[in-house]
Amino acid sequence: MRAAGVKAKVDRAATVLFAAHGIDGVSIADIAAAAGVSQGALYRHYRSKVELAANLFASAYRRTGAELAAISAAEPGFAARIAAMVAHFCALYDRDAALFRFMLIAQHDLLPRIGDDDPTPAAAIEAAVTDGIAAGEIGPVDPAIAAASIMGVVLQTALFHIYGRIAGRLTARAPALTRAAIAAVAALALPG
Amino acid sequence: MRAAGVKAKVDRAATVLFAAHGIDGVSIADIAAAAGVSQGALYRHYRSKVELAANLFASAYRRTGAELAAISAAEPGFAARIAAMVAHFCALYDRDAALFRFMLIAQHDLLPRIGDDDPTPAAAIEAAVTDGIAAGEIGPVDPAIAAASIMGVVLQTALFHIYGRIAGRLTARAPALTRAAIAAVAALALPG
Amino acid sequence: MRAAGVKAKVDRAATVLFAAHGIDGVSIADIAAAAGVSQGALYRHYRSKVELAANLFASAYRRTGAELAAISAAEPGFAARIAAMVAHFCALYDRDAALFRFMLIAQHDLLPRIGDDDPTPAAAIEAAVTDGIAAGEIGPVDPAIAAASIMGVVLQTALFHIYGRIAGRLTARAPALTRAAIAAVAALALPG
Amino acid sequence: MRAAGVKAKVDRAATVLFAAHGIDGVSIADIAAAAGVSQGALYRHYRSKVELAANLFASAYRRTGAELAAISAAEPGFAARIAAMVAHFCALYDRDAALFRFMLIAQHDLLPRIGDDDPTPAAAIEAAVTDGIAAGEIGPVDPAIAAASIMGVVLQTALFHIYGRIAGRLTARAPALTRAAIAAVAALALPG
DNA sequence: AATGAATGAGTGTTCATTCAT
DNA sequence: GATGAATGAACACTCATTCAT
Repeated sequence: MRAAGVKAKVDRAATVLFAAHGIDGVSIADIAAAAGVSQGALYRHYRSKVELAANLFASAYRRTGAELAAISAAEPGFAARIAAMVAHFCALYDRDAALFRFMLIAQHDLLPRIGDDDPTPAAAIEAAVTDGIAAGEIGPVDPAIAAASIMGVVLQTALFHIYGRIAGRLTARAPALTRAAIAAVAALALPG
Repeated sequence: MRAAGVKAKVDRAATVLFAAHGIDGVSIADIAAAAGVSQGALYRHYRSKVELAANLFASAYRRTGAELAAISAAEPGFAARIAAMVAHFCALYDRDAALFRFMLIAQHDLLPRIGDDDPTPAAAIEAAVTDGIAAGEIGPVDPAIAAASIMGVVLQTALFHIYGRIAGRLTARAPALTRAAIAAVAALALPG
Repeated sequence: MRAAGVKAKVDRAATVLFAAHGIDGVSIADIAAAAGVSQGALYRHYRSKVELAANLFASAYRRTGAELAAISAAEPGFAARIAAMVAHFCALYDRDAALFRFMLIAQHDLLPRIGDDDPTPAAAIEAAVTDGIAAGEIGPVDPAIAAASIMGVVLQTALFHIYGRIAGRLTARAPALTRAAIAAVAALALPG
Repeated sequence: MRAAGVKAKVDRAATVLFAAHGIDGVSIADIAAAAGVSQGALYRHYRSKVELAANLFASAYRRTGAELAAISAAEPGFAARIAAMVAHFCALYDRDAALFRFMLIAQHDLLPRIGDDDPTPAAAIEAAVTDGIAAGEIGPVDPAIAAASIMGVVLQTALFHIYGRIAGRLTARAPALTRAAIAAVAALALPG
């Protein structure tokens, strides 16, 4: 059963190549060669290159969103939730930087294709903020701005790591990033 | 229509189109048509499409970095500097969202081409952090992480605006973002 | 029409077109159309137009050189060798004037790409001259000049045929051209 | 009067460049730059690139043909005429190898444009052969074949010089080449 | 089911020629 | 008269997609 792992091999090869060269910088021939399958075989799993990239992105994005939502729901309060989600982001990056980079790159093209009711990372974080406000743990603040600040602290740090401005495992930075994220939200809630 | 600022029209059209569709999503024909110029004329100013994109990016990136450095130098202390720089980012976005978006998108491809001694936004912010530490205004903190947090708060907010999660002028958010950025840095400096 | 000898059809069409209009006077579209093949299919066999022309030339040139060397080696003495090689040149021209013309035209561009240790027509003729000198069949003479004279007699006659100054099959002229070539070499060897 | 030498400079630059890279390998921009004139100025003297190349070729070709005819007419007999013409070829090559190479290269494209009643080198040589036959200096022979042999001996030697198989001034080879050319014609006239 | 040769529209780029200045 | 920026029709080449085997 040679075809057993075709899709998995294609997905992995495509993710790595997309992360390294961008979606348009990678040809179907490149992916097929890297995956060790024929070009035609690829079309048995995806109808087009765009669909491949979009599926890869949506799958990773939704999975990350769902994981964050689950992790958040398992924690008792706002601070614990942010800590858990920041730690999860860092672990994701450390475990699979290519996938992380792919998500950061591909969002510019593919984020519009994600449905509004899909579980996105931003939605998970926004929900934690909204809950925190309702619980009186943080002051009144625009949940979207708060979510942006939290994500920004983590993702820009990941970007700096990708660009070589920062070294070492991100997980080691998770506590500090958590403090920064929480402090940012608290400051946002102060009267301007 | 001769001698009517071909380069300026090309630069503008390319920036807008690159911001909207990505560099690879825009053809020379698209740019020439949008600029109201022949395709060949474009090659009198840039030797290739890559050079066009790279010049556009490097120019905008360096200019922004230099502006931030100048703005920062004109302010007395850390907090004032961050406030001024955050406000500048917001003003840039409000004035020319396409250019801002182009810079965010293109960095994945083109940042590696920027020389290390060029004035980058990240370097300007890092310098302010370093100065703040030296002046005792903020505790000891990895300047790169601090710069990432500051930029992350602002840039992710801009991204949320681009993606429609946030509305209104960013400039109105500048004070809140400034508070968030400064608080994030302060929190980073706390003992873990 | 798949798998129907694409390479052979491309080679033939390219040779004929190159011979008629020069390499730069023929586009990939011309070749593909004449071969009854898509433009893209051509690139499965050659990586570029230059490689197509160079391969065609090198292949024909080396084959001719090897044939001449073999023919020469099979003959007992200098005169017989020259006769056999001249006859071979004439037969080549009569059999495939386009290929012959292609070689004459393309040498200006492509001869520099032929390796020094490749079997060239000139080398085969020079070798026969060198052997003839060693055997005492002809007087001392610069082998390169002698080879030039021999080739000149034959190739310029072929050119005159191409330009319409001469008609009829060259093979019929082979004995006369052989006499001329041998006499030229003998005269070269006389004291100046 | 800056325009004084424009045409001369263009002609010279074009000849050298055409000889080195072939007609299609040289752009109008190349020629204008090498000649130190503007591209537009070039079109005041020639209506197109093709006309430039054709005029250059026709002019050089006709001049050479006329010179050969005059030189031949000044000599008393067949042998002296061939000697004079061969010496002239060698002198031309030694004096201006670029022009010579240009003629050899360009003939493939441009010879068909030369009128039949123009004074060509081939015609001058053929006339000398015809006269020699009429005068009984050489036996009956196809004048075109004889002319081809004479030209072949000289031109192929020049080609070998261009390709580096022969070194030194061709003029020093003129006596030997003359002997070879005359002997070749004599041998052609022998019964086959 | 899998292959990979073939397709053909599309790309970036060049360049002979024109013409406003 | 001279300039060189602008034009636009080519060109060589790429690549997502199809389909005969």
